[in-house]
Amino acid sequence: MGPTAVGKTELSLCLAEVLHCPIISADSRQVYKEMRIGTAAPTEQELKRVKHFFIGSHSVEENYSAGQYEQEALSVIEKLFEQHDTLLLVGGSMMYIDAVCKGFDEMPSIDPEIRHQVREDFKNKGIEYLQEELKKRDPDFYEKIDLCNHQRLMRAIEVCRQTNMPFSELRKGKVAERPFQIEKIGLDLPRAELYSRINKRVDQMLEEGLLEEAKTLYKYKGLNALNTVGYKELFAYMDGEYDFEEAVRLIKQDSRHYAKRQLTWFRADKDVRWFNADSVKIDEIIQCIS
RNA sequence: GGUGUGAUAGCUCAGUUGGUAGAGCAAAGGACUGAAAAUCCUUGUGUCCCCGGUUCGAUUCCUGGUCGCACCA
Repeated sequence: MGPTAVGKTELSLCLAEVLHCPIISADSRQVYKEMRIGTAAPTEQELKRVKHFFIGSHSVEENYSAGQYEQEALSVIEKLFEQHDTLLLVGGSMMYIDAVCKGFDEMPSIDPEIRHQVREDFKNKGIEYLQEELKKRDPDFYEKIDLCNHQRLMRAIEVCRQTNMPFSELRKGKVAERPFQIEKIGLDLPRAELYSRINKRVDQMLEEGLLEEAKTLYKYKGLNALNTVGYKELFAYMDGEYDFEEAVRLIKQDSRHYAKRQLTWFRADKDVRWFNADSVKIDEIIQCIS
């Protein structure tokens, strides 16, 4: 794991070749087959070097989620362990990594009608309405949650409405037992270096045709999959909200912010062993996992 | 060269009727259980351009300088 643009892909390919094992991607945007350039997905050539899972495996038109990923990834992993002693899980999507390593508590799937209604209530009645409802349905969670975060508020409420139970009763925070051992390897770089790599990679994406890719995906811009750094800024540019230069500046800035959030999340995980992405040797990592 | 005008946080600027200053953005830190590349929270000491002067006290007023901008030659 590691922040965006730190160099996970290249290192993971080398590792996989040495270990003779496939790679399971833990990337919430590289799963979409329509988004290749803006997500810095492994290229055709790279995919030939090592067998990958969850790269371009789904369409942006599906309503994919971390919960679904947990189920699918676990079943892929189980199959692969029949033939391999070691597998590599590689990615930067914090919750996808935790989905595999820690799992989610058992939650019912939400009736689309209920989900839709919660969002309508937020839109029409405002965040205060949701806050009041949560206070009644789940006073414990109401105390804990950041009440300004409408997304998490809506999630809690949709679960409450679906089950007629407090959300916090289902959300136990229990770490799942997995039938395999996990070693966590983190890659990092000094901040200035990381940011300059991010900036350079954005320029590179644009050279590779990110704008053209975004144009072909414009019709999907309302979908969650396209609410993504690198695309949302270009959609706004196409809508005339600002000029191209500004869009590029924002893509770089939003990517930096994203990297920062990733690091905040990863740092909190005390099981991660950290390495400098520039100077780490394959052997050092092999040692960690053997 | 002359006249006018400006110089305050990394950037753009506000402000102090004289008691050493605050917004936006940037940046930093944090939260996170099925949208997570999402969503949300917290954080503002800086030679107030420089040298003098007036004053108990100057970033604020005054003289001079430096640099920027505009206009005139």
